[in-house]
Amino acid sequence: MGKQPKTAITPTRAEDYPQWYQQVIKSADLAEVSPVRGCMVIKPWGWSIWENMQGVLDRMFKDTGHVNAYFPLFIPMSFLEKEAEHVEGFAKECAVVTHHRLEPGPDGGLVPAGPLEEPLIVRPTSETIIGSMYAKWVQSYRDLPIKINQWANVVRWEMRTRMFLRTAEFLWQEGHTCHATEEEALEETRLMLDVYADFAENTMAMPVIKGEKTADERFPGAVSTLTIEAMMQDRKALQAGTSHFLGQNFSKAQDITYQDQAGELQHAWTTSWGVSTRLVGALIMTHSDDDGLVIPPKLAPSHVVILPIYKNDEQRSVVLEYCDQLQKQLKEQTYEGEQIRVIMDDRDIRGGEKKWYHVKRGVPIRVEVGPRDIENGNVFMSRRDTGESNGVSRDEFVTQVGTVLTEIQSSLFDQALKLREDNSRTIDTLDEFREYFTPVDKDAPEIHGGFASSHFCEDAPEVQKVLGELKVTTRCIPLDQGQEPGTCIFSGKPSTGRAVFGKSY
RNA sequence: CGGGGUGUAGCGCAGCCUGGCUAGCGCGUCUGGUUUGGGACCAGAAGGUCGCGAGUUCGAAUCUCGCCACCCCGACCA
Repeated sequence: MGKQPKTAITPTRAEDYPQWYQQVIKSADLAEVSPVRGCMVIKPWGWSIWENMQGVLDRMFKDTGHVNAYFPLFIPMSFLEKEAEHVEGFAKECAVVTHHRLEPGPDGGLVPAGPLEEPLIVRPTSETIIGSMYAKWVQSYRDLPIKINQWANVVRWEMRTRMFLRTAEFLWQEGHTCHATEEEALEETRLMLDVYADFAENTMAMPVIKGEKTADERFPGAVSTLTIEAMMQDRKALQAGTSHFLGQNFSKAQDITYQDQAGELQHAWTTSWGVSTRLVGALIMTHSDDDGLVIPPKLAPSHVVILPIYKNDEQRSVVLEYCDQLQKQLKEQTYEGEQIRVIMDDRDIRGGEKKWYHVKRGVPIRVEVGPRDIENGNVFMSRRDTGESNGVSRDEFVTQVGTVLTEIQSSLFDQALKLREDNSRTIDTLDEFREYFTPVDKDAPEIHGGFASSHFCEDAPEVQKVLGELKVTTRCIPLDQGQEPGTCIFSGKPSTGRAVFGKSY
């Protein structure tokens, strides 16, 4: 055996964060680039994480009174044109379908034929097509509210793509609701933000800041956009979910009207909210380490992997039998009200290789079982998050496995929260702000301060200038912290509150 | 779309500047053997349109031009 690398992933996070990210995805077999530019293939292990996310979110949506439905992939181009800001926001990145047939071309290939009368766009989001249906469905105040969610793919022709974080096609859910009053729609917007924050923190073990976007970061066509912002391990911010209060902008553009109790015709109030497969990227960048992926137990496709260890056929049958029993016992245990997910890896490959395979894929708990363990009634357990491993009695392990998973889940959250807290600062002078966001090392520009909480005023031109220079953006105006008046650090003008600033994805 | 980089075996890379015989290396794979609480060791083997297309040349992985893809930085965004 040659010299061992210290870490399973090269380069390490400190050496080259973007490369590390790519390597984690590859090593954990989450996804691959596809033959189609900007699009990715999500492989079974990665898909399974997304599936688990969907499962939890879907339950949460239903618990808050939403139902699922499905609307078309294609949207008539004219629909997009109805809401002015919406057009401006999305027109640049739309894929357009102009033909409905292919015919043999002169060079033996195929050429598009049968031009469409009206081009179709591939949905970049579905406000317009869903709104057009809502306009038909809504007549009376008795028809409201409508609270529909759809799980779908969308296409945004991005210039620059990154696995999971930004791909031309991505998967998401989009909730679209329609209400009789402004208050109710605002409440919905806020409620769904809470659902997202709850999901991020309690399921993904990823702490987030809930806040409102400034005007320039707002969803095209929205009156206000609420967001959850998370800090990745390179201290950059990632927008992890958004909830939009659309006011009457879309209902006016699309004529979604109802008769109120007085018989008056009113425009409805709408919201929309979504999270995407980007969350898988967020998960990777929040928890993974230099040995590969780390998955919080609540989302892990497998909670426990059993690795049988044996030397010969005689031991093999004994060990496999024992592991089989162990697996059955473990499956009788529960975690978060569900059966523990256990896999046994009895592939005929060497133990070390097998171990690292599962380390890189982020299985929360590994159990190695060999003849000696069996003799002593033990198992050898390792935790993926801390790397600690020790022999414990089989019975103890079986009864404690749920508890250990709970510990891992909360320890991952604590660790992520600590990273954010250690890299967040309240800043009250422009000099300190500049210093904070100027990279220590020009060749590793990702090493910078983190989050800054500072007073600012939205309309001052100085703000954009400084932010542009430093490549910093306003992440959000936090909702949960009390806002006190102060002085804008950029312009010196009076400010009504602080915003969180950071470099972002 | 602008700047930079990369593209050579499944993966990671060397070779390119200063063109030259059958294009190498590490890991992995296959076969045989030795091992066995651990990403093993020895021997042998398989595996390559050197991203694609033109050009220069007696000869191109190597030089020139064009194109494509990916990565990083920017503009834009979930």
